[in-house]
Amino acid sequence: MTSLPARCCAPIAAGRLDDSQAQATAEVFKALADAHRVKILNLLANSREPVCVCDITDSMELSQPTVSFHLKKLVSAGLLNREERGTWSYYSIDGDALKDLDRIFQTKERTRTR
Amino acid sequence: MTSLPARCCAPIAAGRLDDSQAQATAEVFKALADAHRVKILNLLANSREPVCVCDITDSMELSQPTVSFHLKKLVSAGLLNREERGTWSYYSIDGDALKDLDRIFQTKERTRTR
DNA sequence: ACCGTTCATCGACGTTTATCAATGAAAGGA
DNA sequence: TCCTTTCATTGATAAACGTCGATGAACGGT
Repeated sequence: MTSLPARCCAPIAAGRLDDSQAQATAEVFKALADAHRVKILNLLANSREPVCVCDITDSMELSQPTVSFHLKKLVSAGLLNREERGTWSYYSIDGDALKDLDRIFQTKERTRTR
Repeated sequence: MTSLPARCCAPIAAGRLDDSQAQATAEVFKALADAHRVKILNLLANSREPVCVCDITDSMELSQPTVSFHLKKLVSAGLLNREERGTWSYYSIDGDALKDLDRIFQTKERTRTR
């Protein structure tokens, strides 16, 4: 495991990945490898509007610093976007990232429409 | 995070998950949250035949116990199948698991054809 | 100019993880 | 019956991770 960064989400089942692709893929999965982060992603994936940290915190049984910690991981992985409005921070799903991810488990024999 | 086990792979963007679904989803991502395991999965997803531990080990820069450790995690997550042949163990992708996973990032507005 | 709210970061802590060398179990020859 | 090969498990260790309370920065209202 030596190579340098690659972009995420080459399909796993449609040809061999090199080390750097495997690494990039693992980074994204690491961001999702926690039930609290899955909940956050799910919350934001199902909300039309961006959501502030306070509301995310209210919806989880975690302290605010811990929520911020998880949010940071999700942003770093490219899954969320962060937007400041005055004292507030609003977070939202990155739709493009989601679209990329939606290709990752595709198998060779499969196609997709609209 | 209190609830009991659920089965994996409810779509993240098509409605809210309860705690146990989020937990189940995170478990699968945990199994994928390591570059070596992504490589193993990729190797097996692209090989027609099951592959023995020795050949998997040869293809990676890891000791055999460490490879077995990773294989165990992937089997526990339901992503791989294990099959014994004499002294050998052969591993292969679980096609159904892969199919389930392929739905996890689907968005509401999307359909799929073969 | 003050105060309250919102949020990120820091420091500390306990837990989980990845790794290897050593060991052990089971099968297949010679 | 012994030796070799294959693989899983164990024990040890270092690194990464999730969590919280405390702190501090920035904004907005009074």
